[in-house]
Amino acid sequence: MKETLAITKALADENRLRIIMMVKDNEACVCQIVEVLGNASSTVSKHLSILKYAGLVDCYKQGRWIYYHLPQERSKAVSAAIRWVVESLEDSIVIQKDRVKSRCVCEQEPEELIKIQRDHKGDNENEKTRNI
Amino acid sequence: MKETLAITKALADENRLRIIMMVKDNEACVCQIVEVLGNASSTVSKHLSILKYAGLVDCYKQGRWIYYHLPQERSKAVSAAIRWVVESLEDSIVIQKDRVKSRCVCEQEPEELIKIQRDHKGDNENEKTRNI
DNA sequence: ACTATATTTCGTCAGATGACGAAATGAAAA
DNA sequence: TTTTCATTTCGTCATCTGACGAAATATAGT
Repeated sequence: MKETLAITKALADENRLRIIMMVKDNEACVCQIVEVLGNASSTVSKHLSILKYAGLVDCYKQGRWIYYHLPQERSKAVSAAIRWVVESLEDSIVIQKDRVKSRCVCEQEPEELIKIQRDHKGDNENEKTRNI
Repeated sequence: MKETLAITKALADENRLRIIMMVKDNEACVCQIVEVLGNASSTVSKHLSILKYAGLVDCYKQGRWIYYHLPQERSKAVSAAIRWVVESLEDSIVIQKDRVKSRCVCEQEPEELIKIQRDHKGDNENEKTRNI
């Protein structure tokens, strides 16, 4: 029950579902996820820790960046949960938009992205769809 | 996304998972569910409405009682979610205990059960495993 | 129609959750 | 070794959630 609940609670948030869909094909570092979701990095970090606790993502460090991806080793419950999420959200509008943005964001090396994020500090806070 | 989130939010609570596991093989009326979970009937009613909103249960009225069961018609997302929950919790201790209690509770007609619940009013509130 | 009663709705409260910015951490670069 | 900086942790706040009992609703049997 404990594992099952950890998984369902981790999945019960739109931002976390978006993260799963974002890293399912290509790993992404935190700053890339921050850019796509449009939340503060502290917020994204917390979401990632919840997903990781549930076993739904894993990460490794490379240089200054931490890359998140779906775990190689997955319990039966986790595999099935991930499969369910992916099938359920494949055609979601939100996810499609994220994919567009994600392609754009992940083309750039984190190094470049971070520079751009710095430049945008002070932009209108409500501007979620800023061009990069 | 809306449907997916409704489902994951509905599943992100232990009592609601227990309800799904309880009604998956045999329908149950509210008072039977109340007896097994040990919550107030208003609380259980709220849980049932959340499950119903997500399409995870359905109900019909018979006599004075409302019976809840898994829905006949299920969206792809709902079918897969229910399958996932059942597989994940089949061997859970909590669920096994519920099954024992459930067999005991559901042997009785709701009419009898309600009488017994009345008799137990005023029992120790913390006594969750009372004999019936 | 009236009464009894199974379930839901309402109002309220305590605790959980998600958001942010500031400060801490710790690994790489200088 | 010191500095830089990507990420996490901490502290705070507003909102959401789950719990309960009381009141409302609706149905069955008299």
